[in-house]
Amino acid sequence: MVAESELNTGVLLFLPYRALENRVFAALAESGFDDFTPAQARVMQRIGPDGTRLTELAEQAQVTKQTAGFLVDQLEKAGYVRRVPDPTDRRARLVCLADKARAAKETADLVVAEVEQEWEEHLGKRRTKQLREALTLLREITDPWA
Amino acid sequence: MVAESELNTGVLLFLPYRALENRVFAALAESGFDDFTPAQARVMQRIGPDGTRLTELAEQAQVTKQTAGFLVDQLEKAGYVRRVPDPTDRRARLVCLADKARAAKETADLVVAEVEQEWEEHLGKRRTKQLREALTLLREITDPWA
DNA sequence: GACTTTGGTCAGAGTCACTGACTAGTTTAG
DNA sequence: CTAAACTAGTCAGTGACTCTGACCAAAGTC
Repeated sequence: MVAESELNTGVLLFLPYRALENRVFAALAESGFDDFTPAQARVMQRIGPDGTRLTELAEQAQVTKQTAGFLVDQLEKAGYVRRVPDPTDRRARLVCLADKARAAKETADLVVAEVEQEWEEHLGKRRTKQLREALTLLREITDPWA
Repeated sequence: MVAESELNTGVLLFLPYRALENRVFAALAESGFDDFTPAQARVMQRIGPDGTRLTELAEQAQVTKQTAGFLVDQLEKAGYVRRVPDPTDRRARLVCLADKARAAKETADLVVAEVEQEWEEHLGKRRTKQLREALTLLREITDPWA
């Protein structure tokens, strides 16, 4: 009914993003990682290798400190993260990934690679490269934490 | 800390999408359309010019009928949509856009065009074309309603 | 040492989304 | 043509997500 090219770029970006996310969650659930939610995952993704402060997670995930705290609480209960004192600031604590989270991340990374492979097969090598190039460039003006 | 190119394509897709969405919502709110939520907007977006059935909206927005019904209720109360009987099926009703929604859509479209213009300025004409081309192609394997 | 900023929590409320169970028209098989 | 199967939509209940506002404690500033 609507011509393909009429869709705005936002929708065009969102469609494959959601497809990828759905695939990853399905695979994770199949591997037994079914005890966390998308919202929790979005926070977990942002945790750096040396741990990250709650406030920083909140900013990057674009939620309030309270929300981030709530999600981290649940992740902690489920055994995906630990909170350790920040040696440089006694007010703060660092949220760190636990082994369980690293295992889940491995599974997720595998699926992402798989889907990216499928996309490349569909688009061809040249267009895939162009796509990533354009998106990376776009990040400069759309990602506050670039 | 992390090299740009290390980011997976999913994140790369999501970043500009969210940037665009944020811009649109900010502009809408500024124009007085601050009485609906992102979830409601996602449903409203899917309503066709001649109205669309609730069940169809639910499928396309990837939520249950109940959720879609809830969101449409709120949109109806806020005056964005009307429900009219479906002449071809007495069980069904068509959810139609009201004038208020059309006005909001106009504002939104303007902002989308503006942002797309900015993106094109940053990327250049060639890369923009390549981006849209790749995304449109990708839609074939990622959009169930393509 | 008082003042401001920053990291984080607690309490309460509203929104979003789901499952399950149900009513009421529509379509289909015998 | 009637019973069974399907489809459109609603109601009730629950859990998940997110927000605002108030607050405490440690750092940093003057």
